[in-house]
Amino acid sequence: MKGESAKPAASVTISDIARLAGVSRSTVSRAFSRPEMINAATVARVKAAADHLGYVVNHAARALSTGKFGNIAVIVPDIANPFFPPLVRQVQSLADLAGYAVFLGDSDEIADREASLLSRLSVQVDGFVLAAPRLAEGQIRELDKLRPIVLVNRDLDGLARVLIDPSGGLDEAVSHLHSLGHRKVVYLAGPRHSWSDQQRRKALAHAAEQRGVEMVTHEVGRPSRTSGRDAVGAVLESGATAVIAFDDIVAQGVLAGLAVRNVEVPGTMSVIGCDDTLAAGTNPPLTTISAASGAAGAAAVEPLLEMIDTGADKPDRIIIATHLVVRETTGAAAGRSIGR
Amino acid sequence: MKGESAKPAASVTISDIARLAGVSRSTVSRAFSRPEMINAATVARVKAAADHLGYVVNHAARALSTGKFGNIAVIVPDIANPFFPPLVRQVQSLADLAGYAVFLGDSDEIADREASLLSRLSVQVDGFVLAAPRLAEGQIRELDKLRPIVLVNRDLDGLARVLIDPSGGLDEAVSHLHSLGHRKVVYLAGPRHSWSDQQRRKALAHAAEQRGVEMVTHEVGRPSRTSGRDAVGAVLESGATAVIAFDDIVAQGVLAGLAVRNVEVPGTMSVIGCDDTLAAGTNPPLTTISAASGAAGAAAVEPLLEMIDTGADKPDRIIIATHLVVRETTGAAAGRSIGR
DNA sequence: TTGAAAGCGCTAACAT
DNA sequence: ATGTTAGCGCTTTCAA
Repeated sequence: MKGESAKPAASVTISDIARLAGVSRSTVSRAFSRPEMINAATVARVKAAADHLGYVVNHAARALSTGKFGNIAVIVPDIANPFFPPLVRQVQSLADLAGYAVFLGDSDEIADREASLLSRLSVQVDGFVLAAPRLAEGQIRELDKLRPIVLVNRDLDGLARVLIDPSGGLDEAVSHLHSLGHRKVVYLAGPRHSWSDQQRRKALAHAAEQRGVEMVTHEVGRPSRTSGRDAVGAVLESGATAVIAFDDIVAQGVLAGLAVRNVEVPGTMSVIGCDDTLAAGTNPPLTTISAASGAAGAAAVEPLLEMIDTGADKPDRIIIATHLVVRETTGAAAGRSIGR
Repeated sequence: MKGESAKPAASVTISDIARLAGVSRSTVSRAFSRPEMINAATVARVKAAADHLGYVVNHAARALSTGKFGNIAVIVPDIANPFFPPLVRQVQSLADLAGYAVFLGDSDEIADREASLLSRLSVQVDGFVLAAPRLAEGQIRELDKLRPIVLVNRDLDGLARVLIDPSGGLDEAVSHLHSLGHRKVVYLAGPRHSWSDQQRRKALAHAAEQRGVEMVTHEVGRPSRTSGRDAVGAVLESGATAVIAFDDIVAQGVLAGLAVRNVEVPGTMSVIGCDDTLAAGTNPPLTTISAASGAAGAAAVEPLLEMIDTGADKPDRIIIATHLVVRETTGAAAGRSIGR
């Protein structure tokens, strides 16, 4: 099968089409943007001429007169963090469907780089998806005056934002553990300043109280496999029979640390991660809380395009629910018999 | 510390600066693009006015008169494939340094989507990085006439391309295995049409012959954890004592399958992956061939920007070497004693 | 060294 | 329903 598909066209302009079709440039322009204003036959002729020539609209030029660029940007702190690619992928995919192209900005976790990306991009995009922005609140609000933005996992009053709510999944996790006989579990907490971590602490505290399990939290600092592994000592000493980690990477570290010490999972210790970024790629396959970062991306792009296209109001908060994904790192509490 | 940093500016134009600085628009324009043509004092005054106002050049407008957009695009088949994020990250980072913004296109592995992304973007970028393009050769060559492009892991004569050469790493792998006493190893091959797989088969055949080890290859089809796990039966039956997998994901599947059957790694079976996409995130940590996808990204951007900025000639082929990263899945061949 | 004017490709009043 | 004109923000001859 050869290429019926769109061929990367040379610089064909509206004028070229106009000449070929024997109409004025405005007619050509309208044939694309508001065909219903134009005689159907003319439209047909124009379109024919256009794809005969291999015309591709020059968005940059169009932007100059309309102020609309047909581009959006998605900014992430670190595209190499497995949480973000699914998000970016969804954003790009949906944007593409709607005819938008997408800029990617990677701030490398540093606020100033984020700021400069934003300012550089603000002149060629119609809107932003800001995923877990590191920027100061003031600067974000500043940008918001300029262009529609939707935040992901950052909760700023009055701005459009999609928030992944861990409480559903975490509650299921605690309840799951409880039903397996666990009565003391440790939470390996992430960075205090992180919105996600705060949410998780809160949700966990609440769930633990509800279910009657004792929850002790231990901070690992910057989440990483290493910090997870290093926390194993503390976990073991705590006397807990299960651990819930800030994210899957940390959980993976815990798994590794446990393996080294020959403590069996889930035989002796149960472990649960967060974010479901590793799929079944751990050994044993990790029970985790779905993060749905892809869903968050989709949920962000949709209202963004609405705001851009129709000037729709910002939605308030869009909440993405989570749930527990049970795989193989959770089992009956060690040293207990559970009735069946 | 408050925000000295670039603030996302409103739509300040050159005219605004001209007015404030009491000069003409052309002077302002020149003060940026060719300061040496202009009185130093004037330049200073203009720049002062500019960042007082928070000016940000409008690349779209500039593009209209210069034909240069200040943007590049990087196209990948699947951003969620862990091979690509480091590549994209490097591209974005280096481009940013050079003042370029970057579009991301995800073709979802389908050639036609790739084509439409390319045509959509060709009107607002100065060049392309095409990572592992799925597109037909003809269409790529077509695009190449239009805009500078550099290919990654696709070997088209006469085009700029950076190729990751697996032979170094693979040779080390075979030699490593040989020295551990292995004499028969199976290669779990990926898709036949994949350039990478072809390279790997060739390199492996050569290395095996050199070192005197018997190499049998078994195709797993679409590389995935599942296909890796499913291949374990064949591996075990082959009588080989080691396996080299097409990529880390497949290797991870093998590890999982082996664990299920209680065959010890590396005690009974050694396994080696390719690409180093999982870091130490397997259990046990996987011995693998470095992929350096980040390096490939960097190696691609640099000549691309050269070609764009200075009209430099396309470099021929840029080869990225690989090497073996020994972790914990390789050990002495089962059932043999090796002299020390 | 600086300014005036034209034009990049497109759209949007304003005619007709 | 279609054409004319002006102008988006910038760079770039061409003059001064």
